[in-house]
Amino acid sequence: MRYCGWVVRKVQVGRVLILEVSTSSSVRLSVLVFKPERDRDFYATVRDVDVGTALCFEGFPAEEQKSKRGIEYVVEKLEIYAKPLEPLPVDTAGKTPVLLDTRLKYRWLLARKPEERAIVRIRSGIIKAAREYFEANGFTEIHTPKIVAAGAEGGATLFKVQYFENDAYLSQSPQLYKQMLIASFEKVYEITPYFRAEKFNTPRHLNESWGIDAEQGFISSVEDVMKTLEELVAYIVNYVSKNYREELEELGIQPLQLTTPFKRLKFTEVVDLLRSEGVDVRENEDLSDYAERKLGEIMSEKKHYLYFIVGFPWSSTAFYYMREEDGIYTRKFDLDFKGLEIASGGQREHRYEKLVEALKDKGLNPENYSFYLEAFKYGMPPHGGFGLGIERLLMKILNLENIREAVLFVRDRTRLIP
RNA sequence: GCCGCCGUAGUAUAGCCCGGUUUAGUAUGCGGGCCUGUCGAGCCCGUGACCCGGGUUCAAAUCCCGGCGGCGGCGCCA
Repeated sequence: MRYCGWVVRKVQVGRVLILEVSTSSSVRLSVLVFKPERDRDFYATVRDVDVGTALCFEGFPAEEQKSKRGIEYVVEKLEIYAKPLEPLPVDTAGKTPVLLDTRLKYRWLLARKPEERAIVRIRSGIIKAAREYFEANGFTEIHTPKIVAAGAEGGATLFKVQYFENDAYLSQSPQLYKQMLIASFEKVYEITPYFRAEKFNTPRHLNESWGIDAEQGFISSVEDVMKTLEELVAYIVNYVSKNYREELEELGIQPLQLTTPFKRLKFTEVVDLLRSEGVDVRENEDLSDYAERKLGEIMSEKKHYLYFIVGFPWSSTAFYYMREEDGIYTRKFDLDFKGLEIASGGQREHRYEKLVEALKDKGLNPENYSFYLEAFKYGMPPHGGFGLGIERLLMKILNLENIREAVLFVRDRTRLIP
């Protein structure tokens, strides 16, 4: 077996040389042990190898596994591919601390460390699990445009781009497009970037983030959509727990086993609950971050780590959510994970006239949405869907303190490089 | 948009409040030496830093102003 990777640590004790190599085949380090009498052929070469060297080796696991840091190999063949020109700017052996800022600058290099590598691999696992779930459940993967015309959704502010002679924007959500496709597909999903031009600087916001979006038609109620979302999230989390044990262990995370259904809370119940705890909540607005976190604490005490909040007031939602008969509440829901909103969705308004009315009610001009509205003229079934934030989900699964840790190359208020 | 805190070697930090006692300390890295497999190895020697500009002062890493950069809180947002 041939393994390739980078030397993250080199130790010499007496005449024994030890190289710890980070390979992409595992988050566990490979420990290469060289003794002068046994490894005459490579000994001189290895003595010359610096931390950071890219190499491949062939060998077999040693009988005596003395190392506590990885799997020991007896090397039979060694190929050196590249040596570092300078000492590495950050410690890939995990001994010297590194600040988040520096960590983000050198993420591509630090990913040689087991912990950083583990985060990247688990993120990859989330995507893999999501695809598996959707493909097994009759969803078709779609791709909608990321360069869009104005007025996609209201809400978050958009990044402007010059599109030849027209102004255009980076898509903040595939919302309108995935809905339009319910005119021809029963179930669709998309794994996509979201671009949001909000000037936030918080541990839970990014200006470029990724989402898992789904939309399904022919539903009988918003429950159908919530069921898809909870099954998806449970599938992802359980998949990661099962298939990424080493990675989770490396990060010191206890694998989580989720069962469905998740707890459902009505928005009005949440308001009452929080008020009884002395939290100031407005009944016609979305919950504040503080209120969300507080609710997370209350729910965690009852062992409900994931829970839905259903029935947000119309005054706090986007125009496309279906309103209840009372006109006050909607079929919009959020899915929170330990006090953080990781997904939101709901049943949409599929009736053309009602949708036009809703746009007007929100002070939007239906003419600007004619491309979207037209999709509701020719047999649009009742439908709903959701958007699930990948970084937020990853953050919560891994107990990351800052959402920036969940992305390799961060785009936030001030970071455009690397 | 409003507000707060921070900015010292490659990395991470002490010193800053109370200016001079600092050739700016420590750890780690890096270079060299020692050590019969270390595992945050150890021991010895060496290396290297006060974000930028202006001001106050006999004297500024330390105080003041501005800029740039980082982190966070509120708002907004997923």
